[in-house]
Formats: sequence, structure tokens, C-alpha cells
Amino acid sequence: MLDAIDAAIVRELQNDARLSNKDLAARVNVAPSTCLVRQRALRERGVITGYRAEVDLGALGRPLQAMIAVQVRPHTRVVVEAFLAYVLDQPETIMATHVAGPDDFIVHVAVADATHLQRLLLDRYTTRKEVTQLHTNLVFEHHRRRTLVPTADVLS
Amino acid sequence: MLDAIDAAIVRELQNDARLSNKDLAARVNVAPSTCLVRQRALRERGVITGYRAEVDLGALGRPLQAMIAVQVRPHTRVVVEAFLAYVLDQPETIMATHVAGPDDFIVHVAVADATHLQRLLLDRYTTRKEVTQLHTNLVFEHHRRRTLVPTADVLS
DNA sequence: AGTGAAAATAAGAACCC
DNA sequence: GGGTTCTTATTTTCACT
Repeated sequence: MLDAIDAAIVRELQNDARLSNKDLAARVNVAPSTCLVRQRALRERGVITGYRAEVDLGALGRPLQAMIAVQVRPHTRVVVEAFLAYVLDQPETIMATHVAGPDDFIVHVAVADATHLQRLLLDRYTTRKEVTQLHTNLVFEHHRRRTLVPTADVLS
Repeated sequence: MLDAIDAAIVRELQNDARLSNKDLAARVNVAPSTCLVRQRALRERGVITGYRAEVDLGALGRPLQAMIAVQVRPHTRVVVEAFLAYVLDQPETIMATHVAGPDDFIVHVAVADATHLQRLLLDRYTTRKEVTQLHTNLVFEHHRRRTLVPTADVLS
């Protein structure tokens, strides 16, 4: 698992992925060279999977978000995989989740306005044969947790 | 809005937030100094809101995810804000969304195992007075879109 | 595994078009 | 607004503990 130093590195980099190695080392109390080796190991072990700039959807001209619950039938592997690929291929999609439940997918989208959302739903969702149900909920507020911590910290 | 160069910078940094300014400049075909000014402006304008390392939930010992739909009553500002703050304060939470619909919130959580999820629900959700309904769906697959593009690109 | 010092590289500022 | 050059700072390798 992750020791205290690894956990600290992961925590700091979730807060600011552009921290210089020097500053990061200072924050987690190890030498810069050690810090570099640790961080590289975390990437190679697949703990850190990437570094992403976070953008403001409003600034991108897409201030309106919605959560779309979709039921597809038949609920088979081929249909599920094809639908997921289809959804992730659309620029409006922020995330898509395949879940166990009456609705098979929850899709988070960001669009320019209500008209855009309407077109998205009518032209690209309800036109699909496998889509048997659609529940669209507008998003008032959406928050992501800044830093995710390892199990040990969660189960305290 | 964003011109083509800004859009390219935003795209590249969503892919890899640790790109050096030099490499970034090469990819978007401008001089390093120009690129530096552009990127700084994008931050100051609030287009780029941060740089985050992405971590693997399995590697953090939290391989099990669920989507929890929650109804709270009364559906007033105080109750909504307090519940949102409460949910975001929990280490299990990945994201929380306040939506318009029969369910007021959609909460995405990652936990160690089913027992952990059961405890979370019974000890920290159903115990809350304002929570009047709870629908928990296990997550089979969860995908985020790597790069979000500006409206112009979306409405093509 | 962790550290310190030295060489390679990039960031950032000032200046010019 | 964009490009070039130069100084300063940082990254990264390597020999050592």
C-alpha cells in the first residue's frame, strides 16, 4: 500500500499537480531526489494515473449541466459497450457511468443552453433504438471532492 | 471567448497538466513566451481553475463505487446547503450534485467493500432527519471524458 | 531506500518587432 | 499580440550512505 509519505505526495498533487518537485519535497519532508523517485514510482504503480488541468465549463461556453439517466434494452454486453462508447464520444459528455439499477447509465453533460440540451436528447439519445427510457435532471450545483484519500484514512 | 490557440492550450493541458511550457508551446505552435502569457491569462480569466493529479481508486484501496440518489425534505435552501456540505465533508464522497428532479442529490462514492458501503449508508445517510429517500446503485464502470472542449467545437 | 552535489534543462523577464 | 535572448531557478542523474 501507500506509506505516509506516498499518501502525502498523492494528497499534495491532487491539490496542485504543478507543484515543483522542490516544493513538493519540502511539503512532505523529504529530499527532492527522494521525492522524485517516489512520485515516479507512484505513476509506475498506477496510483497516479495522470495530471489534468481543470476547466470552468461556463468559461467554455457550456454553463448548463444535466444528469441523464438512461435505460437501454437489451441489457447485453454488446449493447452496453456500444452505448458507452457512443456517449463518451460526444463532446457534451463529461462522464458516463454504467450502474446496476432500473436505469443502466447515468450521463453527466454540459451544454450551451436549453435548446442545445433539447437537440442533444432528441437527436442523439431518443433516436437510438436501444434507449428505452430517459430521465433528464438539470444540475443546480455540482461539486467534486478536491482530494481523495486512501482507505486507511477513510475507515478511521 | 477562446481563440484557436487558447483552445489548443486548454486541450493539451487537460491531457497532461505537467507539460512543460516549452513543449506546450511547440504543440500549439507559438513561442514559449507567448504560451506562458496565454496560459497565465487563462488562469486569471478563470478558464483554467486548477491542476489535479488523477488517482486510481483501486490503488487507494477503494475499488467499490456507488451512485446514491438522495431525496431531502424540506427542500429548502438551508437544508440543501447543509446536506451538500455534510456530504462533501465525507472522505468517501467523490462528487455531489444537486439536481432538479424527484431525487434532489446524486452522490458518487468510492469505498473499500460492500460492508463499508452498508455502514456509510446506514450510519451516515439514513440517520439524517432530512433524508427521506435513498436509492443506491452500484457502479460497474465509470468513465470521465479526458478533454472538454469549448462550445464552438460542441455545436459543430 | 534516502541524500547531497553537479550537470542538463526549463522558466520567466526584459527587450524588440 | 507575438518572438528572441539571457539570467535565474529547477529538474534530474549519479556517486555515496
